Amino acid sequence: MPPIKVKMLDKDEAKPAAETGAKKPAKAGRPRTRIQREKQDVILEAALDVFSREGFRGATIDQIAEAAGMSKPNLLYYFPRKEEIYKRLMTEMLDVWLAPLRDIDSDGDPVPEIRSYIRRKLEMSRDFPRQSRLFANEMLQGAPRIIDVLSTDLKGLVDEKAKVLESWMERGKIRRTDPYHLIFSIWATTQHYADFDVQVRAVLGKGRGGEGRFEDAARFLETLFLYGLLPKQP
Amino acid sequence: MPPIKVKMLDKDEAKPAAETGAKKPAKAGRPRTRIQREKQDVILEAALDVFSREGFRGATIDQIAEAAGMSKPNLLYYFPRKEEIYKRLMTEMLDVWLAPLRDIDSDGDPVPEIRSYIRRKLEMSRDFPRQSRLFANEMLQGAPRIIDVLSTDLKGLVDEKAKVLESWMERGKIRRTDPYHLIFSIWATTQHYADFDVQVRAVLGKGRGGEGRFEDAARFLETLFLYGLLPKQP
DNA sequence: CAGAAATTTGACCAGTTGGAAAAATTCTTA
DNA sequence: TAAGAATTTTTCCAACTGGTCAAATTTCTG
Repeated sequence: MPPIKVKMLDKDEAKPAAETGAKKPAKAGRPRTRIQREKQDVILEAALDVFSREGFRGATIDQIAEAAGMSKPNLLYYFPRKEEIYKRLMTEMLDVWLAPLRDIDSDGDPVPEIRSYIRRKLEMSRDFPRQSRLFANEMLQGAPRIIDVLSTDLKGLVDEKAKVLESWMERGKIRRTDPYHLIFSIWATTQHYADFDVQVRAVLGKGRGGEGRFEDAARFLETLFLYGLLPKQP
Repeated sequence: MPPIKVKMLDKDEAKPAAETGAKKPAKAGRPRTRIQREKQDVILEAALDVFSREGFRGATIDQIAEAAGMSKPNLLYYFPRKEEIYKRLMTEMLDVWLAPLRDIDSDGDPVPEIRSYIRRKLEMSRDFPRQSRLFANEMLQGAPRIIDVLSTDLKGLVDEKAKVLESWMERGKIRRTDPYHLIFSIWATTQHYADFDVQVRAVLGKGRGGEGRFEDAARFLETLFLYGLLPKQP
C-alpha cells in the first residue's frame, strides 16, 4: 500500500527554477528564508478562513490580506496570485484529509478498523472544519481544480479500499453491501458535522449544540454503522 | 401538524405596496403580467445555476443575466437587486426541501415511513441537485441569511419529528438511538449525492458512475438504515 | 389604431478587484 | 558597517462589479 502522494498539477513546477537574482526573488520559488516560511503560513491560515467561507471566486485578496494582517501587495509578494494560495491549500488539505482512509489496515480486525475510521473522520471534522469546508466548496463548484486528482489518485485509493471491504464481506466479517457507497456514507455523515455545523447547532439548540455534540454524533454513528454492518445472523 | 410555512424576513414585505404608476412598476411588487411571471422564472432558473455553483458573493449579476439570455439592466428591472433573487431562491428552496420531513407521518408504520423518507430525500438529490447545492453553499458561509429560519422553523420541525422518532423507539419499533443525529445522518447521506456529485462520479468511474448510481445508493442506504435501526432482537 | 403601460437597451458611474512597478525600508552578512 | 538582498509600502491601473437613468422599443387595452 504505497502512500499515494496527492499532488495537483502545477505549471510552475516545470519551470527552470526562475532567475534568483531578479527584483522579486521570493515569488516563484518555495520558501527560502525564515520570514518567508512564517509569513506564508500566516497567509495560508488566513486564506483558509476566507476561501472556506466564500469559495474561490467569492474570496478576495484584500480579505485574505487583512485577515493575515498585511497589505495586499505585501501578500502578493509571497504568493504572486490568488490561485497559487488556493492551490497550495488544496494539495495540503487533500493530503491530510485522505490520511484516515489510507490508514485502514486490510490486516486489521474489520469492525474496529471501520469504527476507528469513522472516529478519525469525525475528529477531523471537529478539529479541522475549515479544511472540510474548503473541500466542500470546491466540490460544489464542480471541483474544477481537482477533478483530475479525484478521478486518478482518489479513485485509485478508494478502489483499493473497496477491495479490502469486499474481502471482509466475503469472509463474513461484515454484511455484504456496496463498499463504495459505504465509504460515501461515512464521508457524508462525518463531514456533515463540519460543513453543516451552523445547521447542526441551530437544530440542536443551546441545550445540546455545545461541544458535546461530537460525542453524541460519534456514539450515534457507531451504532448506526455497527448494526448496519453486522453480518447476517446465522 | 401545521405545515409551518418557511418564510424569510423580507423588509419589502412591510412596505405600503409602493406607488404603482411610477417609472419602475415591476420592481417592488410580485409579478403582475404574463411576461413578468415568465421572465422571473427564467431569471430564477439561471440564478439557481450560478448561485448554486459560486455562492452569493461569487456569483455576478452579469453571469446570471447571460445565463438568462438578457441584459443586466433588463434583469435588474425584474429583480432590483442581487440579494432579492437570492432570497427568493432560498425561501422557495427551503419550502420544497423540507417537505419530505414534514410528511413523515407519526401514525404510519415506522420502518416504511423512514424508508420512504430516505427515498424521497435521495430523489430530491437526484432531481434537484442545484437546490441542494444552493443550500449547502449557504451553510458553508455560516448561513448568514437563513440562520434565524434554521433556529426557529427548522428547529421546530425537527424537534417535532424527533419526538415522533422517540415515540417509535419507546414502542420498540426501531432501535433506541439519538433521533436528532439520525435525522442528520439521513440528510447527510442523501444530500451527499447532490452536493458531492462530481466526487461520487469521479470515484465510481465510467463503469458505475452513470444514472444507476442513485439506484445503488438507494439500495445501500436502505440496508444501512434498515439494519442500523432494527430493534434489538429478543 | 392611438395612447398608455410595460419592457428593453445603451450609456454611464462609483466602488471593488486582481495585480504591476517602483520607491522606501529593513534585514543579513561579508 | 556598508553593500546587497529581502521585505514592505505607496501609487497606480485596467477590468469587473452592482446598480442607475433616460431614451427607445414593444406590448397591451380601450
